[in-house]
Amino acid sequence: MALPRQTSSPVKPRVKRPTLKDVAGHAGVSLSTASLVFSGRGPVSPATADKVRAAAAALSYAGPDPLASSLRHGRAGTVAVVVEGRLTLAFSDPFALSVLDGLATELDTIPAGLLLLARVAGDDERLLTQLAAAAYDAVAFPLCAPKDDPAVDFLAGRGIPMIGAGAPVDPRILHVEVDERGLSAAMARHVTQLGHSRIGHVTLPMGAAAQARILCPADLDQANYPDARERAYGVLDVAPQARIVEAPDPGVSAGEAAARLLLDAPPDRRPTAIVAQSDLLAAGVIRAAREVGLRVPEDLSVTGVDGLDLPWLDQVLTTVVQDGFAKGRMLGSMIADAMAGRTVRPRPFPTALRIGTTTGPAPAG
Amino acid sequence: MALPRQTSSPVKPRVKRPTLKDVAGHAGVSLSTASLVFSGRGPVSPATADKVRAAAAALSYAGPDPLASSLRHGRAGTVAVVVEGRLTLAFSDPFALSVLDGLATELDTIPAGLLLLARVAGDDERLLTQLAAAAYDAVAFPLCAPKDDPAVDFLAGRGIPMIGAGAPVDPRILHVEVDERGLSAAMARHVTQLGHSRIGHVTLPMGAAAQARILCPADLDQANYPDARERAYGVLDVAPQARIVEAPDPGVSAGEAAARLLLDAPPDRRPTAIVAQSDLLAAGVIRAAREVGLRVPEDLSVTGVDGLDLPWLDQVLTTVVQDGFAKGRMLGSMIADAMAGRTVRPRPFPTALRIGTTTGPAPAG
DNA sequence: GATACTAGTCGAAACGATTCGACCGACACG
DNA sequence: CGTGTCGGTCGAATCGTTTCGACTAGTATC
Repeated sequence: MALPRQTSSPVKPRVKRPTLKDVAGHAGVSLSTASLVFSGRGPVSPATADKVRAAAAALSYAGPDPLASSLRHGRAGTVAVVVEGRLTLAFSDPFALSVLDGLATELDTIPAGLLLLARVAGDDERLLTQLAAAAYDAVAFPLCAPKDDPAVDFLAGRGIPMIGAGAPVDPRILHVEVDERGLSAAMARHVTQLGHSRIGHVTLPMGAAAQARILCPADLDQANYPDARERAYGVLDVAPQARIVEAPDPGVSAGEAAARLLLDAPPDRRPTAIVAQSDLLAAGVIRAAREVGLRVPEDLSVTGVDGLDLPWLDQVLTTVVQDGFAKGRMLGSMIADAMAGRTVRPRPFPTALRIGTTTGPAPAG
Repeated sequence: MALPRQTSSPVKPRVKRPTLKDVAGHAGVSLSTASLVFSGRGPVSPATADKVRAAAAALSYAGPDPLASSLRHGRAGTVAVVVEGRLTLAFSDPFALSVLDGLATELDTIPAGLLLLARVAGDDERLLTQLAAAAYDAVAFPLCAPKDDPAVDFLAGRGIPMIGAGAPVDPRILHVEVDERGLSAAMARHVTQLGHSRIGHVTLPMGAAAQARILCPADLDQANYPDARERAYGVLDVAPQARIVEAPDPGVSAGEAAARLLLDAPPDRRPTAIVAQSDLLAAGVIRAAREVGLRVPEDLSVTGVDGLDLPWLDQVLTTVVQDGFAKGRMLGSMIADAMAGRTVRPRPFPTALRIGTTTGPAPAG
């Protein structure tokens, strides 16, 4: 006799754990009373409470099943955090890490767990599957909210609140608002005021480019990541002639490779100032400059964004300082508000210019 | 008339979303058939399937509720990952990040989400609360399994499989086994063979020390983190006279501070070789050496562990190379096995010695 | 001593899905 | 024409909690 149907999988059913019902039975009380003991909600006499706790201990019952509990409550107790690309890359930037840290800190007080999801450019399907399979009460896009992502439609359909940081991109995502365009323009203005006119700009990744590449202004419209786009626009606002290069990832070497595209030019066409979209990229720019024998800031001025503490850099970057930890906390508290059903409105996030030792007057000539 | 009881919280009940039942009703089929359409499990005629999908679209039903689905299936679809300390610190080490990345990659294939939990030394309660509240099918201790943690008892009671990396610490945690003691001994042997006899050792944090401090061998017994302890033992196996200093965190500056405790000594008592427990710490040691005017490796040999790519270091570290990504993947596949009910046995993880430019013969005299 | 109230307990109805077994008609076969 | 098989559908039970309303006894109030 053949098997009626291939049984779905050879999964050994996890050994049966005791349930609240077992505990209640063992303690001689009703299921509901036992529940009250664990949730600590209703009035229970000390005597029964002890009985129930004793029964739990006897059966080694470790507390209510979070899944069942969540189903009943209608909240998962978890917040999904979507990061861009491979984890290694996404968090190689200490700034990203500090935002995540702030977010985690704030979520701790709700309390809510932190579900990490990666969004790899070009593979929308994967994120969507993960979003459909997992349980969470809200979603954070802590680094950069994506443009035209089907995930956003999906989440909106589910009624899940979404909180992002940076340049607003979709009305359904609430934002910790940073004036990306403005801060970038401020950096560009700083170097033009120092007399620079040949200006280069190194952007964060805008899509899924595998290597550094030169962009023309028209390319910016198709950028997937609004923050990178806005910062580029900011530079163009002040220096329309700026040459733009996109880094393939947020790492130092990517910045170096991108900078080389700008610096591999005859001296009279080479930029005398490079505005980078992050401190890590700026560090790469400085490395590239040294390799081709340029001094910073005498021959080349370099600026970043973030205000990282980079002890291995023997200079102080001119940069736009933003407190990543505070940004993460702000994200977290907006999520808390959304989860509590309070109305949340976008909040501005402050940044400050810091003049360091990597910018100086444009070289004569 | 007074309120009977303070209502628990002013939570506006999330707007009612359609359920599978609504969809079934709208499509004129039974609940079970509708379920079959979404799970794709049973035989359903194309016509009915279309009807159901149309109804779903009409009601903007975004698929089965993951919580309910998980409850029924008995699996959360999530793996908890416990990291040590603040996220910023835990992942400031690229090695930790690559392990996490490998783990995430492997979990993707199960598929399972990744629930990030922080374990701050000294606050067991917090982790325990989080573990009790969240739903997950397994727990990974990717960096270092803790010693005597109540969380381990709790999880064992729940019957949750636990997978760790590094030195085994509790029989209930399955391990990706690394011969921590052996690799550390190998490094110590390397420098002794080069003629060094005054050897210093910089360890990763063993507890919740706020700053770098000198340890005596007896202190090691109380170490919270077995990996750090085993590595220290490994050094002592070869060089019992080694002076040991504990870094307060895994960062470069911590290594620097720790090294200073060793190097602030008269030249004839100063170590001529420092074995550090990680590359990041070793980088700190090198920084400290430069500050006090010592050349590496002429005056001081330095070794690390991990085999990181540190482009900002202008030397090649002598170190023990381990592939963090592969380690993470191994963790992930063991977790997959455990979740599938297959028996999992500990697996050894290979490491390899790499001789770089930071070690050399002991200085004469 | 009747009435109102409270603390403590319990039964039953959700929460939103999955899945097993039963059922029904259509079709093939001897 | 009866029997067996199978594709397609459905009802009902189940997963493990939480919580609402009802019920009982005991105490306080007049």
